Amino acid sequence: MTFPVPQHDHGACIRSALDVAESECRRQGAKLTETRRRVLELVWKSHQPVGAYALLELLTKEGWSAGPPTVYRALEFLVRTGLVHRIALLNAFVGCSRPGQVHAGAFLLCSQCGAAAELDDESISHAIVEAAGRLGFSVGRQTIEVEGLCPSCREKEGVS
Amino acid sequence: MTFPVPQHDHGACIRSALDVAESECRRQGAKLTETRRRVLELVWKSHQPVGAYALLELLTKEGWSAGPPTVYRALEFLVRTGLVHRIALLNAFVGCSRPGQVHAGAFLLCSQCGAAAELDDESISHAIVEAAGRLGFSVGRQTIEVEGLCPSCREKEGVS
DNA sequence: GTCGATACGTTATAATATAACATCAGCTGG
DNA sequence: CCAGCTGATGTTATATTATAACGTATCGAC
Repeated sequence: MTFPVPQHDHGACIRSALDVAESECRRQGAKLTETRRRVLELVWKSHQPVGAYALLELLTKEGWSAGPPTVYRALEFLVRTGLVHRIALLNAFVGCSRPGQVHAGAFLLCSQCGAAAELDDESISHAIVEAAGRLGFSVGRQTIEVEGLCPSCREKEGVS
Repeated sequence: MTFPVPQHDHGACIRSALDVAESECRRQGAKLTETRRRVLELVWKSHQPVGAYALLELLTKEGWSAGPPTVYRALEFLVRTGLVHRIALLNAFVGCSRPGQVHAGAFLLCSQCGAAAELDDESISHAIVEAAGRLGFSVGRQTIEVEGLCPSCREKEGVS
């Protein structure tokens, strides 16, 4: 995944994410219920990390009768099945760009515009496992979140 | 920094951290006030990531009259001066093992016992800057947090 | 001495997350 | 069919983490 191009077909992008989610859940024997599906769609819709309470508000506006637990449970499911990542730095959630494949989601977060991109790079993860191994530490889940400036904001800021 | 050895001299360890903090603040022209110093000491005392409210409770027990803002302000100062790192995954704070040197604190967090170790490895950071650069992203602050099992917990769990 | 800057105390509240329990839908074995 | 189990959701309450806003104090520069 790279940074979203402004003129990309957002609708298709969401639909594709939902299709992938559908088949990924089938593969895992997990149930993608209406609530979960709706939350996933809203996560993708924003195309940026979204907070749980922002999602809650969106659901409420649609007439959904939901409290925080409903949203958090849906998010927990989506994270567990690998369809969504949680960004610890932002207390927010973002759609996973390649569910199904094992990977250690690494994220670039633009401090200017809030855009997020999921890195697809084995070398980072390898470096971590290596360094950890040297201390006798066995690696589980990795959280890699990098703040900085995305290409388009860098341009606007002037070359620095 | 490696994982703390059980029999290490904790007192000396804290004192040394405070000495380093003292000189580092002098170097930066920052004021290490009594509150800040006390918070830093408590952070080191636990030798594990500690939450802001846990620190607050410790301060209160000592007769300190402090509210959350006092603690958060002290922590913000300590993070800003590079004496303490914030662990986003845990909403907690831990003493920096090498203040003064520019580095991208990477942390190993044992999910079993809660121990934390700060990695000292350039290659991870390099891999990140490389991969980000390929997308035209300019890297600022890096958050690298790895959950897993520390050596001693691995032993207890049995070899896996 | 007073002005400005910085730190701290205090009260209130925002933002994020979970506990606990009731209900319901769907499935499974009899 | 239906009793009993499981997992998902609704609902209420509350825990946990973090900050806003404003007043007071301290200290150095001038």
